[in-house]
Amino acid sequence: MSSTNSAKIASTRSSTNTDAAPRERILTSALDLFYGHGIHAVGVDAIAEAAATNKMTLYRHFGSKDELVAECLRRLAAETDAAWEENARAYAGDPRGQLLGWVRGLGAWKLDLAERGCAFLNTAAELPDKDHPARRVVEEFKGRFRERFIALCREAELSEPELLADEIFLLCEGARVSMQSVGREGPAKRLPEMLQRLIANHTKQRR
Amino acid sequence: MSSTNSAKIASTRSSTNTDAAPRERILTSALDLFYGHGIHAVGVDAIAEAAATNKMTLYRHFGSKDELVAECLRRLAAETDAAWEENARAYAGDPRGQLLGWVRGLGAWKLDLAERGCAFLNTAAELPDKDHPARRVVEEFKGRFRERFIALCREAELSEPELLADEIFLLCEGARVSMQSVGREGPAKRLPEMLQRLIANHTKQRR
DNA sequence: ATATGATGTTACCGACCGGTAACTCTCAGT
DNA sequence: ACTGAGAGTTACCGGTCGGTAACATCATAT
Repeated sequence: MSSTNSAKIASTRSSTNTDAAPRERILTSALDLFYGHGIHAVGVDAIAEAAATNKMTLYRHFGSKDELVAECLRRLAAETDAAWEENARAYAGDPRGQLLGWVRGLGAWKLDLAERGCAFLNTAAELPDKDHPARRVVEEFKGRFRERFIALCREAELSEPELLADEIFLLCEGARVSMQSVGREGPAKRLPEMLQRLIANHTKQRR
Repeated sequence: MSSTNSAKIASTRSSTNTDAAPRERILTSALDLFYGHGIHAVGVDAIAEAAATNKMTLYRHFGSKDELVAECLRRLAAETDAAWEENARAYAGDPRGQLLGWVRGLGAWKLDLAERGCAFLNTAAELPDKDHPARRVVEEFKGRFRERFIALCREAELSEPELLADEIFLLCEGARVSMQSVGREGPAKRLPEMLQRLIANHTKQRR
C-alpha cells in the first residue's frame, strides 16, 4: 500500500525537549505522530526516534504499542478536561457564561489545530476492537464531554436542556470531523454562530 | 499489536453470492470488511477469501489495495447518491418535502446500520495522505452531500439557507460519528427531532 | 567509591503484508 | 473442435512491524 512506502514521517510539534523526561518525550511525540499520520501508519521505531530515545525505553515505560496509544489519549483527555475546569473557574457560578465562554474559546482552541479531525474519533475508527484499552478512553471521554453539556444546560435553566445539550454535542462533533472532509473553510467555520443562536433560542423568555 | 493477532475476521453481510461476478463479490466483501474492521486491519487475502475467490483475481480487477479502497467508496457513494435521487423523485418539485423526507428516512436508512460510524470519515482517518485516491472520493462525496443541503434549503426558501444547511450537515455528521463513541442510544437518537425543529425555525412566517 | 536503577545500543526473531510469477482450469463464442 | 479470455492455485519475494534479549553506559544517592 501507499502507506507502506517509507515516506519520511515528520513531527510538527514545536520541539523535542531533550531535557524533559523520556516518558514525557515519548508521549508527546507519539501523540503528535499518531494524530498526524494515523496509528497503524506510525511504527514504534519512528516514535522512539522522534522522541530522541530508543525502542527499549519506550517498551519499559509502556508495555505495548496499544497501551501507549491508550496513554496518549488519556493525556489528551486530561488536557481537555483541564481546559474545561479552567473555563469553569473563569465563569464560576455562572453556567450560562461557562457555556458561552466555551463556545467563544472554540475557534481559537480547538478547530485551528484540528486539520486531521478529532484524535479520539480517529482512534476509534482505526481500532474497532471494543476491548482495546484506547476504546474505553474514547468512550469515557466523549461521555464526559456530553454530560458536561447536559449539566450546564440544566444549570443554566435553558429550555429542554437534554435535547439542547445533545444538539450542541452533535454540532461540535460534526464540526471537528468535517475538518478532514470539507476543510477549514467549510461548515465548521460558522460553528460559534450556530451555537450562540441555539442557546439563545433555548433561553426562556423573561416577561 | 492486538490487531495483529490472527483473530477471525468475519463478514456480516448477508451472503456471498457465488453466482455474482467475482468483481462484484470482491467489492461487497471488501466494503463489508473494511467498514467492520478498518482498512489496515484487513488484508487482501482475507478479502479474497471472503469473496470466495483468490488474490490474483482481485489484483486483476483492482490494481492495488489502495485502488480497491477507492473503488469501494465510489460504490458506496453511488448507492447513497441513488438514495438521494430516489428521494428527489418521491418529492419532485417540493424541495421542502425532499428535505423532510430525507430527515424521515434517516432513522431507517442510515443510523441503524452505522454502528461503526461513517465509512468515509473512517477512511479519511486511516488514510491521512492527501494524495490517496480514496481521499478524493471522500472529499467529493462530502462536498456533494453538503451542497445538496444548501441547494434544498435555498429552493425551499428557508431563511438563511447556507447557515441552516451547514447546521443540518454538521448535525448529520456528528450523529454518524457519535455512534462509535457514545452509542446508538446517545444524542443521535434524537437527530430527526432536532432537524425537524431546525427546519421549522427557519420557515418564514406567513402572515 | 560503589551500588543501583534508569537509559542507550545493537542485534535479532517470528509473523504478517502487499504484490508478482507461472501455471492450470473452465467455459463461452466462433 | 478450437481458441482465447477470465478465473483458480500454489508458491514465493522483499519489506515492515511489534516485541525481546543481552549488554554497555550514565547519573545519582548513600
